[in-house]
Amino acid sequence: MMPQADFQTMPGHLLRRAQQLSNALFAEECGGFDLTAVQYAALQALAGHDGLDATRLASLIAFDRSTIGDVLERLATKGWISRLASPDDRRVKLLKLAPAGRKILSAVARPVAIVQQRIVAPLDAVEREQFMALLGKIVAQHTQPASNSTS
Amino acid sequence: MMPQADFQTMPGHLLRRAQQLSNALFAEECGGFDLTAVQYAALQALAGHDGLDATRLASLIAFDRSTIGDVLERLATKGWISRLASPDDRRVKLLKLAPAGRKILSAVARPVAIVQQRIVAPLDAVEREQFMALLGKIVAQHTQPASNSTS
DNA sequence: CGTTATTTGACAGTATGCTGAATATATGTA
DNA sequence: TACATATATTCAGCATACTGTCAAATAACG
Repeated sequence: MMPQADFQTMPGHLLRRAQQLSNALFAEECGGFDLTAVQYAALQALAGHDGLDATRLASLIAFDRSTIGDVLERLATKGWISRLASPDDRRVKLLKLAPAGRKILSAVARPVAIVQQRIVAPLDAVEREQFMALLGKIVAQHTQPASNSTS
Repeated sequence: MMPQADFQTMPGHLLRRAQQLSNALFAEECGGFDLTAVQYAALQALAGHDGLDATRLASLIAFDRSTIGDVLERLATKGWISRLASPDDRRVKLLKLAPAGRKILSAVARPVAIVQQRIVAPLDAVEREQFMALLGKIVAQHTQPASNSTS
């Protein structure tokens, strides 16, 4: 008896819920800028690495390569980035943050910070520290599967 | 200097990555069953609440009301659930887990459990306990915003 | 130099996830 | 009963996500 498959307490379900909440908070705080969390990540990454190509940008922020194309398309349509063919390698298109994109980034800096605070607001300072460390550890370990001998 | 907007350590980004990893692990362990994590959640919920309607199912597993329709459509196509018009209220369609759906659920029980283990595998027993408690607290608090006076 | 392998971006197909509108049905009230 | 309101489902539209495929360009190799 008793369905031990209580998915309400499963890591997978809770992570999906947490991400859902995170996106909702982002939309609530930054929705007025016509900007999604994904688009913000792309812009922010470009701000620090101007002249990146799509493939490298994707791996930098852990985006699917097929997905990044559509995201960049929308960013380009809004005039926030520019895509110029590279003179060295005619396959790649170098991405650059446009002035409008830079403006948006600074405009949403505070709202984005608020979102991050609100996500972990249910936790006190100590818990927050713990949670971020553990979450970071999970992501890091799965990203760099250095010692995967047993599996 | 130093771009404090290091989104690699932001809760939002890490949660997105964690969910991404969770889904990838689910696909790796259960992909052979032609079943997604979302579809599993729906089936599992129906297993415990046979005769539920779509709206209540959605709120039970925190799905968007519009999204659940497509999911149920695919589950019905695969013959895993049945949708019968309610005699009491002709607007609602009562959902029932079909025998094939029940079979799938038991077939993926072990793979799903493995996925849950693998997600938090980078943590030791103590950390795992902490992490799940904190994650659960975040989700619970945001779900039931009882005392939101300060924000 | 030429064949092969790899890389890059584009595209098709499928599956969430959300907003908002449309439709049908119920319910409560005047 | 007539009307306003509330609810259940569906649908259109947009934005991720991922798999697989393709063509063009480049790199690697013999």
